[in-house]
Order: sequence, then C-alpha cells, then structure tokens
Amino acid sequence: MLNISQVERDTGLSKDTLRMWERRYGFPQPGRDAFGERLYDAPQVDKLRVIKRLMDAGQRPGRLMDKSFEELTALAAQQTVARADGTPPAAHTDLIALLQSHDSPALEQHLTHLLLRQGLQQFVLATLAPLNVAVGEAWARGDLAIFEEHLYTERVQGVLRSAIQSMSRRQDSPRVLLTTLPQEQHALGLLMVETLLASERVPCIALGTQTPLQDIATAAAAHRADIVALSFSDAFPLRAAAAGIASLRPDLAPSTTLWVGGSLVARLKQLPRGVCRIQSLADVLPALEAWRSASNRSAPG
Amino acid sequence: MLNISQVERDTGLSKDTLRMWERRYGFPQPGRDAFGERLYDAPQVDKLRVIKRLMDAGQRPGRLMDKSFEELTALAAQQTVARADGTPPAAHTDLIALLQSHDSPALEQHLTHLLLRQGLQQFVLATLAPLNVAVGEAWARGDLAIFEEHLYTERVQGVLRSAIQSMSRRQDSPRVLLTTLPQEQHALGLLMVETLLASERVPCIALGTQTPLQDIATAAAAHRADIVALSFSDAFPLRAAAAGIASLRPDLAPSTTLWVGGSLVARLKQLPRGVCRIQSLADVLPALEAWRSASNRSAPG
DNA sequence: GTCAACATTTTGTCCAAGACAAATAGTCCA
DNA sequence: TGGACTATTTGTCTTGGACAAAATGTTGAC
Repeated sequence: MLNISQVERDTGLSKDTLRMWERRYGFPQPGRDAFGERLYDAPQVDKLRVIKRLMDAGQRPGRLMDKSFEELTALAAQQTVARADGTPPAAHTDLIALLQSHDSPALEQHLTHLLLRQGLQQFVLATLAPLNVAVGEAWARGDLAIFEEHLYTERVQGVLRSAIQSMSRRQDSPRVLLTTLPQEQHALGLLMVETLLASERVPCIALGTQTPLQDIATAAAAHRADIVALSFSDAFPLRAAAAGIASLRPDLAPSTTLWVGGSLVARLKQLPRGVCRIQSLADVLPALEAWRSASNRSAPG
Repeated sequence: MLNISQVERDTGLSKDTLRMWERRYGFPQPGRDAFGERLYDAPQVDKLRVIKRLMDAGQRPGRLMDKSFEELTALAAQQTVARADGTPPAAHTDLIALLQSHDSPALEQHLTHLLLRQGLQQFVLATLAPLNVAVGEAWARGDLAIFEEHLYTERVQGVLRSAIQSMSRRQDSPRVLLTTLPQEQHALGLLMVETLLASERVPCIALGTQTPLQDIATAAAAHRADIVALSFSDAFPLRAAAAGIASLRPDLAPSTTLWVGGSLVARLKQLPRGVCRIQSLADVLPALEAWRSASNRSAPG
C-alpha cells in the first residue's frame, strides 16, 4: 500500500493529477489510512502505470479510465504492433533478448562487437537509431522493464562516450554546441549526434541535457559556436519547443546556424529563418557538408 | 519572472512549501500575473536558492527568512570556509579558471593529464571528489554559469566512462547494482563509484539515475546483485530518502547488502539493519573489502 | 477534397485555508 | 552530563473551486 507521494514517484503522475482523476473519473479509488490520507493498493498503481505508458504514446486519459487492466495492456501491445508493420526486427530482437536475459557483460560485448564490425557511423545509423525505437516500443508494450531500458541506455552511453573520447579532433572544424532545453531529459540523441560528428573529427561542445535558454545563448557566444544543435524527443511539449526555438534564434549571432533534431521536429510546422531541421540522424553529416560549403562560399579560403 | 512550477524545479522547494512559507513567514512575496498566479522575480529566487543551500547544510528556515540576501551569502560563505578549512584550493582554482575560459579542448586535456599522472583511484579520490564540491560552491556563489557546470559534468563523464570501458573485469567479483531513486538527477557520484570499482576490476550493473523503487528490487533479483548501491545528493529530500531506503531494504534479498552514499547520507539518522552508510568516496573500497571478508566468512572457499 | 478558422470538450495545474504528524529545540530533573 | 518531557517549528496532506492550455470537432471557403 502506497501513499500519494510514493505513487507520484512511482508513476510520474503529479499529486494534483491523481486527486483530480479520482474526483473526475472515479479512478483511482484509494483507501484511507488512520489519518484520512490516501492509500493506493498495488493493482491500482499497476493500472496507473499502464495508463501513463499509453498516455506517453499519445492516448488521452478520459478514454482509458474505465477500461480494465487487461484491456489496457492489450491496447498497449496492439499499438506498437500496428506501427512496427514492415520493419525487420531480426537484429533488434537479438539485442532485446539479451537485455531481457540480464547478462550485462554479454550485452556490452555484443555492442562493442557490432561497433567494431560496422564502424562508428554505420553502428550509429544502422544499428542504434532503429534499436532505440525498438527498445522504446518494447518498453511501451511492457516487454522491457524500466531497469532494462536504463541498462541499455547506460551501456550505449559507455560505448559511445568511449568511442568519442578516443577520436582525434581537427581544429579547423566548425564549433558545434550540443544540448537540449530544460524538461528534455533524453541524452542519447545528443550523444549519437556527437558520435557522428566525432567520426568526422568534428569536436563538440557538449552541455548535456536541460540547459536554460538564456544559458544556451550565453554559451554559444562564449564558445563562439558556429552551430547550435538542439534535440527534442517525442515526449517534449510541442508548443514549448516552437516557442523555445523562436525565442532562442534572435539571441544567437546571425552567423550561427541553429540545428533542431529528434523525433519531435517532424511535427513542427514552420521554422524561423536560420533554423535547420534535422529529420533523422542520417541528415547530420549531409547538414555538416551543407554548412561547410555555405561557409566556404561566404568566406572562401 | 518565474511561475511556481519553474521555481520548484529551480530551487527544489515544493509548491506546497513555497506557498506555506509565503503564508507563514511573508517570504517569498511573489507578484501576480494577469490570472492571479504567483510570479517570482530573480532576486527572490536567488534568495530562495541560498536558503535552500543553507538548509541543506542543516539550518532551519525560520531563522533565515528575515535575513537579507547579503547576510545569507555571508553565512553560506562562512560555512563553506569553515568546512573547507585545510584543503588547498590551488589545483581547483586552476580547473575552475579553465572552465571560465571556455577552452573546451584544454579542459579535456587537463583532465586527461591529471588522470594519467595520478592514476584512476587517486584521480577520483583526490581530484574529482573535492573538485565537485568546489564547482558546486562556485556555482552557488555565482562564479560559474550553469552551462559551465554542464560542460564540466560532460567532460568528466567522458573521461570516466572511457576509463571504465577500457578496464578489464574479473568474473569472480561481487555483482554491484548502481543507481539512484527517482528525483535524483546527479549521475556523477554514481560514475565515480563505478570508476573506483572498475579500478579494482569489479564490474557494475549501472542503471543510471532515477530508477523506481520497485524496479530496483526487481533488477537486483534479476541480476542476482550482491550489493545495491544508491547515491543521494544533498538536494534530495531527506525524508524521501529515509522512506525510500526503509521501503527498499525488505524488498531485497537478505543476503544483498545495501550501500547508501552521497553527501546527503551524513544527515540520515538511523539506518535499517543491513544498510551500509558510505560517508565518502574514500569509504567505497574499504566497504568492498569488508564485504569480501564478510562474504568469505559466511561462505568460505 | 483540403486547409484554415472557430467553437467545444478535455485535462492539468493553480489557489486558498485548514489540519496534523514528524522533527527539532527547549526545559526540567536526576 | 544525560534522559524524559513539553513546546515549537515545519512540511505535507486535505477539500473544492477556478481557469488556461491542449486536443478534438465543426464549419466554411477555395
């Protein structure tokens, strides 16, 4: 039996939201302890967790509340199957099976092996990019536990960061500043971009995630960045992304290019002038080439 | 001007607490926007941050509220001076100056140089551990911008992860599971512990930050962990830490040791049986030794 | 048929004031 | 000096009302 604070931590739903759902939909319906405070039992928390997962996948709570736990899990499974229609999951199921086997050394070995066989660029583009999607979906289906996804993220970070660290850097490259806005916690996208650039010997000024807008502009000026690259995952609020981009652009020097990437950007309507949309990881290196030729044209030599 | 949500994120003080302080002490005294919602200006948020910092150091809010920002910073400075009594800040000021110079390659070079000269263990224990404190204090003083601190964190992560990745692992070691509770975002502590263990050829099952309680227990069982290690920075709510530890302990197998570390743990009163307090990074390797001998005694051979 | 503008529903967060347990400080006494 | 008791401090929970932002549905023009 959990109290409302613990449920908030466990499910990611705020206390206010939990109380409002109870008031509005009649679910959850927690018991009370001796002091009149809410106590949630395990089945209700499980159901809340599935609901949260489905909401992260785009569903709205109103439609989900009256369904049973079984209906909800079925719905979750159904959703990802429908989307993963024609994609060949062969190589991915191997790795996901490895994740489920909890053999941490084998996982690391497998990733390193793939990296060595494919080379850095192919590893990122052909293996990691689709694998990330597959892992996300497996998690949404309930096939992967959170801790299994965490282990995956950590292992990939280890492999990528180690690869980045060992690359030599050219000094005549563009200065690329890499980060995300506050509220965006996903670091893997940034790291994959950094890896691709490192493979072209372009060093990055990586700030990790969640840099305040004002600081991004200040940092870009301090480091005399040629390119500022932001990453937006699907979970990021669309409006906030558009607003953030629009307010950041004029704070950057006109000569600084602003790249925006991540799964969210496909849904952004119109971008301000001087903002470059990176639809997928495959666009990163072409965008780098484009920047180089544009830069040469304006300042030859 | 920030709204209450942003202040909550920025300071780590809950909305409830912010409203209660206003009601009870008359500070903060936010303005209101067109919709009657609280708007905090920058000076008040700065003051809240110092107050939070002093509270993390053991002060109680009632005594701090009516002091001015200057009095509070003086108090904070006094405290840190008192704490940093005999430590020579020479090497740290070098690195902090490097951070302020925005010379990213030089920073990385300097860190790598220190690592090679000191070796992994000394680098972590003698350089990084006090440097983290110094960086945190410089940030609190306003000497370092957020983006400079971010850059520091990223660079250190790169160096440590790359070092970890290149260490070989012994298979007859304890299985150590490494993570933090939800709400705890600081990953560097975990990474330093992982580095120390890697230097002893002990491989870790690193889950990164923010693993739900239930998942930690599940993961520990799935990986047959001998040791579960949690890290708590001093920004973490004390009560939540105590509650989390108390509720996790019985969910772990009795034979699994639970380590709790980080700057918060000094303030935890009494720990449940079977929970080991890691006061500082220097305690990690001794604790490992202690585990080994205890393990040998109970299961010799 | 497609797109844009508008209206409507849904949904999350904020607000206020009251209550009370847990933690801390203060006091008394041996 | 230390232990037991009381008083104060402090954070979190409670209820119910309000309303903006997001999502959905509808209309009309091209």
